[in-house]
Amino acid sequence: MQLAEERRQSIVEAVEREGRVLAAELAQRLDTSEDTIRRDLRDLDAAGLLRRVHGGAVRRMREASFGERMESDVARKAALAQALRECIRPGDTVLIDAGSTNLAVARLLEDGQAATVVTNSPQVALALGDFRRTRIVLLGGTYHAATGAVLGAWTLAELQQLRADLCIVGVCALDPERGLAASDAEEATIKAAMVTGSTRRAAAVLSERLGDSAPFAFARLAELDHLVLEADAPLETIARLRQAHPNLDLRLATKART
Amino acid sequence: MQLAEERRQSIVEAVEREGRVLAAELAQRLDTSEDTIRRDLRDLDAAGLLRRVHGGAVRRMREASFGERMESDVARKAALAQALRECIRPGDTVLIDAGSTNLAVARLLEDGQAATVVTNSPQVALALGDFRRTRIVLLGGTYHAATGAVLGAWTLAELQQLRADLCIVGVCALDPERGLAASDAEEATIKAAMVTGSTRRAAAVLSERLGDSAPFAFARLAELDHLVLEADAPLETIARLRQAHPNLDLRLATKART
DNA sequence: AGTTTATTTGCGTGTTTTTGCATATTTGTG
DNA sequence: CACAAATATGCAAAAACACGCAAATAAACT
Repeated sequence: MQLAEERRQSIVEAVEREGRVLAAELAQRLDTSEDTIRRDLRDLDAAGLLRRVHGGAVRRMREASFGERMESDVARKAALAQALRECIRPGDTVLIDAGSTNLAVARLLEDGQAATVVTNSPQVALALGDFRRTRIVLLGGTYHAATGAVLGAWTLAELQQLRADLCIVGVCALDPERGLAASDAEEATIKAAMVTGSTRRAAAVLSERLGDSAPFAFARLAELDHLVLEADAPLETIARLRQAHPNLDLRLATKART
Repeated sequence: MQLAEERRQSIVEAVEREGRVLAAELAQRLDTSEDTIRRDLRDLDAAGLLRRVHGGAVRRMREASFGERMESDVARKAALAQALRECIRPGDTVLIDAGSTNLAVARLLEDGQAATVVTNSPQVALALGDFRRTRIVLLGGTYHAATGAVLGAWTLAELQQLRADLCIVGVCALDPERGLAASDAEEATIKAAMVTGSTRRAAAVLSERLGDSAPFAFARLAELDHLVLEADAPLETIARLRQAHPNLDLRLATKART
């Protein structure tokens, strides 16, 4: 007998090692039913650890590029990004804000997973550059190198013409009382417009930014539909958020594996 | 035993490797019926991974991606870029079109050399990202990976609000009679708006594009103020241009050293 | 311990996908 | 036009799959 988590790990290893696995074969090798294997495969696919196909699963080709490892906290941000990615529904028009976590989302995205991606980050647009089934729309405005985003009147005007299904907004600080905040006024204006113009709103917050506060608030917590926190987020904070916002889809990012 | 997805992957690989495949041969090689192969080919064609033809499939000539084109002729493009850069006057608002040559201009640009740079190329914006004395404005629109530019209605609308001192436009082909042309209609529309909205206009043309012709013209030669050609451009063409457009500032790029 | 609650698992049932075959239609070629 | 190869279409069988449900297991709590 073995733990469910062990089994899942074995599956991932097998996929990595052999490139492909068959559901029926796995069931026999791990001494369990095919149903269980299928459930595992479904979860692991959603977690981005493999790609499910009819009959089994194959390796997801998309090795982390060299430059990616150089950035800070890639693993943590990738974990958050993975959870954010799961908020996207097929056919969605997704508005992706600038920021390193959101850039990680873009790198995890698959061609066709969203109908359209609108972004104010040139980096995000370039990361999705070779997509053929997803339309990439870049907002115009003044490019701000510090945040890697375009800002300003044009950006705002374009956002006001836009109605996105899902908005993935970057947050500099999350204060349970004041809500989401940014450290720059221009930035906050753009983020506010993003939140206002979207049907669903998602955000991910690194643990160190949880209690933090930033000068320019742009949205209340109640306006948020999906919130992704790290697995090591303070339990007390999680509980408080759950209680105050029962309708909020609060997720914990799966712990980054070494 | 084989996974369906693997089979499809094999087909794509075979097409990429050999340029063309025959349905009957694939059926034998992959040990399945021709019907299945045809169904696969139909799906893969719909997915844009190959082009189906009677008897099998051939490689889809995907327009050389922007990154690939970047790699080629760096030295020659850098020489052109150097000459283009010299057209910029201090305090200018410069409109830089997308394209690998123009990206080279951006890379050569110094902080403060222009007051503002407006571009429809995310790559150009990123190349100038750390500038503090030059304002970087990115145009909005749909991102087109093949050309590395944003295009569309938003882009056009923004360009029409803009008045630049200098426009550095990319040209796909230069025909002495028809003028400057692009190979894509959307692209040509944007380039036309760029030319119209600028006080001075500059362009650089690689020698092999000199006699060439492209379907969508966007400007006449008389509208051009600066034209940069390569040092090895045909003397006859140079003479003809000098005669027909005496006011045109025609420059030859200094020969690239190997 | 005992109890409750939540999660996981296996199984039956119905549905979807895949595949090969038979048949009709289209396409390319002389 | 004729003829063969290639392709499309409908159909049925098998495999893979999803869903609901109840038993089993694990976790949380008193």
